[in-house]
Order: sequence, then C-alpha cells, then structure tokens
Amino acid sequence: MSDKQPDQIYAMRHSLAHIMASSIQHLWPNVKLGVGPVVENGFYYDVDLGDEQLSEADFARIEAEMAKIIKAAEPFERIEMPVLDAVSWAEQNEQPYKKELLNDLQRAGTTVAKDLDAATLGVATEGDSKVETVSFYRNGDFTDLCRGPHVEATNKVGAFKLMRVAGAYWRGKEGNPQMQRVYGVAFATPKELRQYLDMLEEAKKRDHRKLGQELDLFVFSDLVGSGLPLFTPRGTVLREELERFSNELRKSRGFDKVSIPHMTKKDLYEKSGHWAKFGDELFLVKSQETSDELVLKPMNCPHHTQIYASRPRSYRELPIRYLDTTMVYRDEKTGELGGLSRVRSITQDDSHAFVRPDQIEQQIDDLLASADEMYSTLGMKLRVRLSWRDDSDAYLGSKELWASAQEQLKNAVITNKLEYFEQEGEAAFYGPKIDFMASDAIGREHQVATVQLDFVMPERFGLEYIAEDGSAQHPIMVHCALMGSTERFLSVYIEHTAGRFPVWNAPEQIRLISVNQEPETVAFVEKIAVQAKALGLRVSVDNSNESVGKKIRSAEIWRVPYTVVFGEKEIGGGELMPRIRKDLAVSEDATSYTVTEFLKTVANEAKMRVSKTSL
RNA sequence: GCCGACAUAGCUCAGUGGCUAGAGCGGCUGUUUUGUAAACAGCGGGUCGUGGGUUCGAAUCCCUCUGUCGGCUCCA
Repeated sequence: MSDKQPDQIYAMRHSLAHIMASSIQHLWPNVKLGVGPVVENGFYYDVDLGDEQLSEADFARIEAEMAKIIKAAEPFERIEMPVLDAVSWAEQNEQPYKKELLNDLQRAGTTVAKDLDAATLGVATEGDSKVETVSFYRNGDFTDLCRGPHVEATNKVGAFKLMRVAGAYWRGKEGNPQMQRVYGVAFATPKELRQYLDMLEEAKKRDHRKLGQELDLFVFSDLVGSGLPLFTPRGTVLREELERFSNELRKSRGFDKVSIPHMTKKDLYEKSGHWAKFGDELFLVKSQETSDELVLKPMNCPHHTQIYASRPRSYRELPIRYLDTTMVYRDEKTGELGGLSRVRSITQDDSHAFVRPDQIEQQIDDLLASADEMYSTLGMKLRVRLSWRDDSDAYLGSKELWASAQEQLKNAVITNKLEYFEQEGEAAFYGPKIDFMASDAIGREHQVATVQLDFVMPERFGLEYIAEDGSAQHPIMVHCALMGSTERFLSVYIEHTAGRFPVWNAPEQIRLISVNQEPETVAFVEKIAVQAKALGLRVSVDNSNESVGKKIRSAEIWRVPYTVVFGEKEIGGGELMPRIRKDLAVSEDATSYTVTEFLKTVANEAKMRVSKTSL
C-alpha cells in the first residue's frame, strides 16, 4: 500500500532491483529469478538459489558487485520481442519463474493473480487482450522481463542499502516454492538515505517491546501462551487512563456503558454471518454440562444487538448508543503475533449506535469529533481512509445500500474537512468504513480509530423500531472504536511517546527523593507522599541508600515527569525545586513552589489531560 | 500456518565437544549520610527454554515441543 512515488525515484528503485538481481547472478550464476518490484522506501527481488541460502553476511559481496555495475554506467536498453520468443529465452536461460510469468502474459494478458483468476473463469478484465509482445530491459550482461521504466544508466540510481533477506512464496501462495526475498532501501540522495536509516534507528530505540520491558508495562509468560500479554501495575495504569479517556469522549456524546459475557453460543455468529466468514479464527469453548457449542467472542456487535432486541423500540428512543471497552479473543496464526501489535486477547473500545436514517449524519459527526478530540490531545495527526467494498462477492447486503452508505460516509468526511483518501477492498463485510490513520512522532502512520456504517446486521438480527407512521423499520448500526484495540494502540502510543508519557497517563507522575536516610528526612518525604496520594496522584518514594545523583538518574530512566529532592532546606520550610522531565517543560527556568502549590498544580494538570507542564 | 534465525542469571550479553558456566547492570548486606544522570566493599543469583538422542564426556552436535524475532500470508 505504498503511496504513489514520483516517477524518478520509482525508476531508481526499480533499476536497483535489476542491478541487485544482476549482481546476485554474477555471484550465483545458477540463480532462478522471480520478481523484483518497487516497494515503499525501496525494492526487493525474489531469488531461488537452489540448495544454497543467502544470508545477510553475503550483503557486503552483493553490494560490492552492485557498486561495480553502478560505476560502469551501463545504459538501460529496452527490447521488445514476441512473447513466444520470450518464452524460449526463459527456457534457454533456465528461468522457470520468468517462463511462468510469460505464459500467463500470453494466456491472460496479466501476471496479477487476482486478474488471472478472473481470466481463468472467463470474466472480462481490463487488460483482457492477450499480450503479443513483451518488453525486456538490458544493462550490461543482464536482461530481465520488465515493463519499465528505468533510469537511463546504472550510475543514476541514488543511494541504497540492502536491508534484510526473508522467505517469500513464489507469487505469495503457500504450496509454491519458497524463495528468498532480498530487500533494499533506496533514496535519491545519500542524505535522504541517512535520514531514513536514522529514523529506523530511532524506531528501534522506541520499540514498544523494548520499552514495555524497560518501563515494566507488560510481560508475556510461556505458561499463559503467545499473544496473551499480561499487564503490570504500571501498564495497567496506562491502559486504564487511555480507556477512560475514550469512554468519557463517548459518554459525553450520549453513549451508555453496557457489559457482556466473554463467550456465547456459536448460534449468535451463525446468525450474524461472522461464523461463515471467520469461523476458523474463533476459540472454541466446551461446556461439561450442556451440549452447547460455545465460543469466545471475537467481536461485540452481535452481543450488543441482543440488548437492543430485548424489547420493542420506538423511534423516539433512538439513537440507542452502547459503549463497551472489553476484551475479545481471536485465534490468530502464531506467526503473525508480535509484541502488543498483534495479540490474541484484544481489548476493543467498542461502541454501537442504533440510529434512524435521519440520524446517521449527526452520529457520524459526533464520532468524528470524538476521534479528533482524542488524537489532538494525544498529539497525533489524523487523516482518514474511506474503506470501500470492491467488486467481489465477499460482502453482505445489496449494492444499492452500499452505494448510499459509502456516499454518506464520504459526505460526513468532507463536511468535517478531514484529509482523506479512498481505497477499495478495505471495507468490513457488512459495510463501508472510515478508518483513521494517525501519524506518530517519527512520521509513521498507523490505523487506529474506525467508524463503520452497517445496514446488514440489523436486518439479519431482525432489529426493529416503530416509526412515526406505525411501521416497523430496521435501525442502522454505526460501529465505532476510537483506539481500535487498546493493545495495538498502546504499541503505537508507547512508540509515539518513546515512553515519555504525559502527566495524565504516566504510570508514575511524581518521584520524591530523600537526600539522605536520616529519620526526619524519610518521615518528611513519606508525609508528602501521603498528601500527594490524597490528591489522587501517582507518587513513589526513593529513600534508598544511594547518592542523590544516582536516584535522579534512576528517575530519568523511568521517565518520571516530576522529581523532587527533599533535604534540610525543604524540611525547614523552603520551597520545592521540582525537576521537570525535559520534553514537558515549557520554559528552561526552574521555578520554586510550596508543597501545596506543587501538588495541586500537578493534580490539576493530570485532570486536564494537557501534554505540557504548567509548572 | 509456512520459510529462516534465535533461546545462557531479573535485564543486556560472553562462553562452539573437556576442570565447579562468566561479566556488567539490577537485587541483598555493610561502610558512607549523600543536593539534581552512576560512592565503595562484600554476598547471593543459572536444571544453559522443554523433552529425547549421539558421545567416555553436551550450554556447545542431531531431532521434538514451547517461545521470541525477521519475513510470507492474514488482520471483523
């Protein structure tokens, strides 16, 4: 899903893929080549070395060979030939993967798997005509099937670096031979490459798995299982503060909290349509008492429909809005789990509004406003993706309903002046979505909140309300989550903040340090801690037998927003000189406060959810 | 799930067939009583992820399982 790249950088990256393949062929003459496209920030090439395996240790040799080719300034030359000649070229050069691509081109006019399937079924596609001639590009002794474009010669490719090698199935299909995919990144100038590598370095430092460990936020246990994070007291503070924020944003806009069990009979999902589509991702639960087939809930909407359905509803009651921040369980494939980004126990800050057609617009506006408030408070920029259906039959409901739903979402986004782009094939099976993408502090974009319009589920569950004219009508369901999943959001948020959490959600807001271990010093510090706790502050005391320097250092490492040292001066009634974490301070000047002033200011700050300190 | 790499103390990591497996940090104890990013000394701490195999001998070689990481694929 890479954004559109300017032609020049695209050509550079694509040319580098050829140069890399050429270098690998020089070093391993028997290499069988797959495809070598441009991806976000760079390129890759899929290679098959038979019994041999490439490793990152080979990168230096490959890069050296690439440097030779680049230095030689070989021109890229386009060659056209009849597709049958190309097939025999592939045979002569023992390139079975290329031959397969050529055969597809000849047969169906495309190498794209999706279009190929359509062609096989006899469905007309855009590139329907069979291809008669194909283009090749040649540089030096290397020739490759390729649509182009390329730079004019091998010395015009900018700056690059080989990054990693990974397994990849030929054409992405399990069962096909596994090839090795060599990734490189490339930019127009060495400076841009440097900046990109620096960003990766920074991302590594911020890795939420590393910070989760260092800041004692969450752990995993082999006995509990993979993808099942356990949150420590610190991590729990963080997640509960964020969830509270999300809940408050919705409560203030008319949502009522509901509560549901974590399992259900599978009948619920058979009715909703989830079972047919997602049955293999559900955890099954066995009852020892009844014959019920139970499952752990993988989503909450069907449960919520049953609260709505519990009695007849009047149009006067609508909108009926439920919010529920609760865990769902999905049996994700083990290879896909990682840190908090992809887990099997997923907390959703879920909400479902049941509305009349004339209330859709207001409802969507409310939710867009909530999302905006949340992310501006968290210091993240939002843009939205309008996730539409595509032409496949993977969706429920009539096309007319879809078209009108998609139009309403788009209008709401335009009315709210949100930056947006549209993408087909990203919709939920029951309706189109507005997906929010948040940019973090180092420029990466993550999918977070979502607003979804659903005409399908109310119908399947027979949800109704009695309209003004006495007729029974289906309400429309608006699904929304502001964080999406708490776990995934935490992975984003921890990396966004680099563990420097604002006062309102910092697990530890104030650390009190005693300058020595004299009983009166310790007692004084303990007394202040009690006062702070009475104001609802999260405070800790360090009166260990260490130097002040060491204790300050420790507080810094734990990224505590405020650190205050207590000694003779403070005990004697002197004012405090709180040490403010660097990213929070609005000015360099330290100011002094009485104990009461200080604690009240911090408590106030935490309540207001501000991101910079007012001290 | 698939391919590949990896798993040694709470953490970060040394140790590649041969004595009782090591270091730094953290922890504990003592000395010190400390003023804004590391005082000093001592002491603990490991079934070398699990189970099996090869060998006179395994942290080290082979297999299984579990977990982690990088990808593929997927993500309601």
